[in-house]
Amino acid sequence: MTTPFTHRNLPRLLLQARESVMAHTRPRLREHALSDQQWRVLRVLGEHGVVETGKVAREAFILGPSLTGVLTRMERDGLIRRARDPADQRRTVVQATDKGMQLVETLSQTIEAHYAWMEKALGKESLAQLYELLDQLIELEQP
Amino acid sequence: MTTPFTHRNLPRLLLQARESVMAHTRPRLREHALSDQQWRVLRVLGEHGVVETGKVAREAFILGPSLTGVLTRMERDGLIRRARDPADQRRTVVQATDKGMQLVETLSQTIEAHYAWMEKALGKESLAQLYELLDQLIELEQP
DNA sequence: CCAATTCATTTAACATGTTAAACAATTTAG
DNA sequence: CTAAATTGTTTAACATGTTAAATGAATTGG
Repeated sequence: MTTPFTHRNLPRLLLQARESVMAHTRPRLREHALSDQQWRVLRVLGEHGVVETGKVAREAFILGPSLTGVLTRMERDGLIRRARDPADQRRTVVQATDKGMQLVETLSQTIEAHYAWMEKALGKESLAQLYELLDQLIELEQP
Repeated sequence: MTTPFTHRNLPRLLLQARESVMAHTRPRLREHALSDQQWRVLRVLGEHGVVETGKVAREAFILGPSLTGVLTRMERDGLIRRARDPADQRRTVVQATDKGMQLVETLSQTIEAHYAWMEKALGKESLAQLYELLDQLIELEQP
């Protein structure tokens, strides 16, 4: 039987590329006992301050039900605080604690250094081109 | 406080791009009650026939312990068969059943059509360039 | 004003991801 | 030839992903 696939495996390639990038960052996260997801949440909180969980979910690309557990553990570990939005009791708002903010400060420097290194290794233009192509791919209408 | 991030979020961008591609394929998989991972396994078996699980794990980009469960459920659902490698009793070899092969045939056509569509929408050269950039990113030595 | 919707989040149930440890079969060193 | 190390896979424990359903709060149509 002939192999029915004539193209590259794009989802796998994207997954592998992501792992390749994270292979650098992950050990730094683990040194501070952070999971990938916890770091994504902290990054959002570092950028936006007090955020409702719906926005955290969108920005950190985590589904609601997963986020519930992630936030529970982050609260347990003293990284964030949760509170009901007084204006709309359905909403929960989140913010980083001092401890959480500290980690954002520290780790963002490590990560920026990584980008600088990637720019040097890959070329600034290539990296920009990669961003551009990924944006295009994301914006494709589903047929 | 100033936002400490000056670059795009590459891991998130890659994750999002992957989701964007899978958004097209996933409904076709679900119609046949396949998870993403089960499809990755079937694809490997369609390409290589009888494969030891170590190779399945590498090719399908699934960690060993996850693969154990995935294969158990695929066997339960009649998609694959497992057997001990007689030459080396440590190894387990896997192959698709007729039912599994049937799915590979059917779904590979859907997926090839999707690639054809992406080539048209994005441009064949852009897609090739994306492959190239992802390959480069993957092959970067970790500093 | 209130019953019916809608909206934001959580719970539930199961599949997968992740790391460390266990286990069994094979290989290697002495 | 055998004790020790190595290899391939699984088990265990916990975190996350995924879909559907439940819960509780706000909005809306009559």
